[in-house]
Amino acid sequence: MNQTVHSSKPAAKKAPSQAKAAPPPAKRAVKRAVKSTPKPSQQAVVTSRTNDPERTMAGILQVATTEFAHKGLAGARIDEIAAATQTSKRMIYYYFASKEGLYLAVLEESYRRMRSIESALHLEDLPPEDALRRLAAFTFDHHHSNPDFVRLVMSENMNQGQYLAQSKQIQKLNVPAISAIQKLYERGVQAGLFRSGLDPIDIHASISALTFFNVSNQHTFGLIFKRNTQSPQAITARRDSVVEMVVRFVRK
Amino acid sequence: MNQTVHSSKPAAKKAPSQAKAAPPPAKRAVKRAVKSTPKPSQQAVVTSRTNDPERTMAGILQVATTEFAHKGLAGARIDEIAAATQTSKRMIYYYFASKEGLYLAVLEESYRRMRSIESALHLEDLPPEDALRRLAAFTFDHHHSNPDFVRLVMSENMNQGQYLAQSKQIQKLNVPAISAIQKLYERGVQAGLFRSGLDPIDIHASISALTFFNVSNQHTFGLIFKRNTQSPQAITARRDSVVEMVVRFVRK
DNA sequence: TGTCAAATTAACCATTTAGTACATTTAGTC
DNA sequence: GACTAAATGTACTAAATGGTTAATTTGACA
Repeated sequence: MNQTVHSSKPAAKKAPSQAKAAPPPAKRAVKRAVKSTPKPSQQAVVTSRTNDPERTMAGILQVATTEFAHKGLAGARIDEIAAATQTSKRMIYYYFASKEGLYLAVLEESYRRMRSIESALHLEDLPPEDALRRLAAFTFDHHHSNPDFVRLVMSENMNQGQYLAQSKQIQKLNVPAISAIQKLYERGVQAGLFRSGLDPIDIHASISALTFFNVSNQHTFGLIFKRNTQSPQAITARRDSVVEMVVRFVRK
Repeated sequence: MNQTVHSSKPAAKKAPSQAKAAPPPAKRAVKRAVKSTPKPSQQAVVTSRTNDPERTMAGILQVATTEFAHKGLAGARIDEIAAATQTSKRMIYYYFASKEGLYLAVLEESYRRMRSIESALHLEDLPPEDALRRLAAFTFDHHHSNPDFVRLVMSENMNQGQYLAQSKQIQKLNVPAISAIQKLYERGVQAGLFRSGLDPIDIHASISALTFFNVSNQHTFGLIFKRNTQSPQAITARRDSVVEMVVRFVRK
């Protein structure tokens, strides 16, 4: 918000993304491990520091993900993130330049991870309706077992998407679920099982809404209706209901 | 967070609720209006203050609702709320004791308002399916035209419902939509139009999910799919889709 | 019309918080 | 083994922020 000029700022920022994708990450870390083990005898002054950018950044990102997911951008505290890290606050600013920079990096990393998990789903071999059921159930479980991701998305919507809007990276990621829906839907229509004229993105919106809400609004919903929405039974029942709803929507 | 003891704290807190519900509210305000008009001539020193607790509280609540809805509890600033009000920061603490107290009051007021709007819907005279369509469409429009309420609920879920949990008041409010669904659903089953064995609250969850998401996740969804999800056409199409989905779910 | 509690104002404060200055160490390279 | 850029730690700072102190005014009522 203030106009302070960042003077000693390195070309970080893009580093986290590259670092986590390619093979190099473990390189120096391994080297260090090999190097530090040979001298277990002279541990008198163990003040020796070990440079390990990859690990430092990864560690910060991991802690920050939890913090931002739980408290949102405004509620998160850089000091608390730093304290939970094995490094110092200085490093956060060294690699991510600002609180917002860290938040964006967390957002990007989280979206990327989710997308890569989604893409592991193979529905080509299943009959259309089975494929749709599986996709819906998978998405449901996906959201249910990744509440931090759900909370980050909620948080970003509270921010009116202003940080996601800055990331061309995330926006360029394709959404595996969409092409999956499109393919199985077309197969279903061809087979005379699904009604025609539906929009894959609209179907995706419904699946997302039904599965996302179950996690995102669990607290208020549970309080208003005095229900434990997260018990194994409740979850199973809700998933079945969601899957049924989606199938009935496309079925002829 | 700190242990400071509130010494000069009046019995406010419950005042807002009572004040806005019953007839008395306008009493003093009117009196004041009558009293101030008769002397329009001697407006030399217009430093005269006017006591109007109702108006002061209502004004604070209104401004605070917008602020909390836009920035969440952590992101909201008491100073900004005070600045946007016609009164001072001191008054916020006088009536609501703390930032959290104000937040809770906003939450309560918002829920109460929403519930009262919901209860105005009369579906008894419509055939079951028409009633269901109307309920779903109404809920959709309801969320769409009250984004601040949606955002407050999002915010409270980010807080894991810890403030809603403190309000026995809100939790005791009945949810008009539930009994409405229950009645029309039973009628539909009786008429042989709806399949039996469904849970009204589950149906409500689905309607809420589909309509809430459309507002709550509009920003991230729009960015990921490069779609304007809020254009009149998009909204109409989405509403139709949601209504159709709900109806197909209960229909035999 | 004097009294007093309720309502309101303005200035002030302690703490938290994002961010930085500066010194130091590590490790790859010539 | 000297050189240097990258990486890291410590201590500090300015501004923002929730909350308070103390004094003043209003208006209902005896």
